[in-house]
Amino acid sequence: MTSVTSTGRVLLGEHRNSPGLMLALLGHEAMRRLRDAHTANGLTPRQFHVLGLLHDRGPLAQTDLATETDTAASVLVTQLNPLEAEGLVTRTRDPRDRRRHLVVLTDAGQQRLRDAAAAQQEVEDDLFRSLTDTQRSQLTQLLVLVRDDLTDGNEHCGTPASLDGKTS
Amino acid sequence: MTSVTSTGRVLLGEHRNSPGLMLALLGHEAMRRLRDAHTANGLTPRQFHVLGLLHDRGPLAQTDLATETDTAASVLVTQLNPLEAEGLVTRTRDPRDRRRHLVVLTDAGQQRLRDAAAAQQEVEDDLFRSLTDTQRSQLTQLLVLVRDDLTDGNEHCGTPASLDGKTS
DNA sequence: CGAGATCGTATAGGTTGCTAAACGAATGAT
DNA sequence: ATCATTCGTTTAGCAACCTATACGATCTCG
Repeated sequence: MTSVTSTGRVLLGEHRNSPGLMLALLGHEAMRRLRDAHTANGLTPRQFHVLGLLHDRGPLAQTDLATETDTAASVLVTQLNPLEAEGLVTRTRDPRDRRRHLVVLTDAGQQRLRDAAAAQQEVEDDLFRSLTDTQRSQLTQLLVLVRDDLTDGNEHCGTPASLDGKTS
Repeated sequence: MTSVTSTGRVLLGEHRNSPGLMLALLGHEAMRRLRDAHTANGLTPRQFHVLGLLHDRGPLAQTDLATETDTAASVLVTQLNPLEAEGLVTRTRDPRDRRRHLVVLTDAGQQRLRDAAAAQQEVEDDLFRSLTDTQRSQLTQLLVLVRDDLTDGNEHCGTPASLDGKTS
């Protein structure tokens, strides 16, 4: 089971070098630091995610937002309410389907997003300070690959294999 | 600010491609999946981490374990108690310093660790199914770099820059 | 010995994030 | 018109994780 990389510099197979566990643990640390940075701007990491999505993709219905962020609709509402209360987004009924709420990023929201992005940048620079620019780009691209596969894959089909154990 | 990779396939600078946020979000997802897999073996991801550490490093005092896993001593106790109750680890007083508890991985603990590692392997194979073997090794090494820097750096000195905003 | 620090422990409380269930409003099909 | 479905919303409750604090036992140093 234990293998050695072609460079021979890092021993894989040691339990502590499991990529899945490292991803989970480092992600937890990243989430903590991002929260610290974002709370200064009155946001949670999830809310920042939502604002960024609206910026990148334009106005979206809440169902679409829920799908993109992989959160339950009832949870999304609780994230959106403070954003609307602060005037960072607006909810307007879609005239073509009046059940839908079109969520739109306001100018204030764009500004807040810029501020939060700057704070987030500092966190990232600190998190990844041990990486060269090339390595950081590599990491980013690898994470993009994994994320895109998960978001696409999870919506098109179910779990492809395993997973029997459920506690409750 | 927005840059394009040499391959031209992935746009950086889009908010949704921020490596810090992706790390946090993907890490959250990874933690969820690992928990699902490990609860089938009666472990939490943190407990798996502890068992793996004991396997890789041999017997450790709880202070050392707390340092390595970056958890408060009082939290570590609550993770260790069930492990000892199940006979996966033993706590013995260190004769050279009777304040210390030497935590030792038992044979049963090694077996449990093997089982859990197999389950974890399945989760990782699914998580990283979109990556080639080379890419997966790359990702692993990059994560190792980041983790080693954070664990070393956080114990040697404080936060090197930024970080003023504290809520409380 | 006595003061102070360290190690392990117990507990109380808070935060984050999630699930589940129920509901009103609007749509669409028959 | 009626029924099923979808969208957004509300609320209650749960699980994981962390912090802070206090305590007993033990070591170290003067």
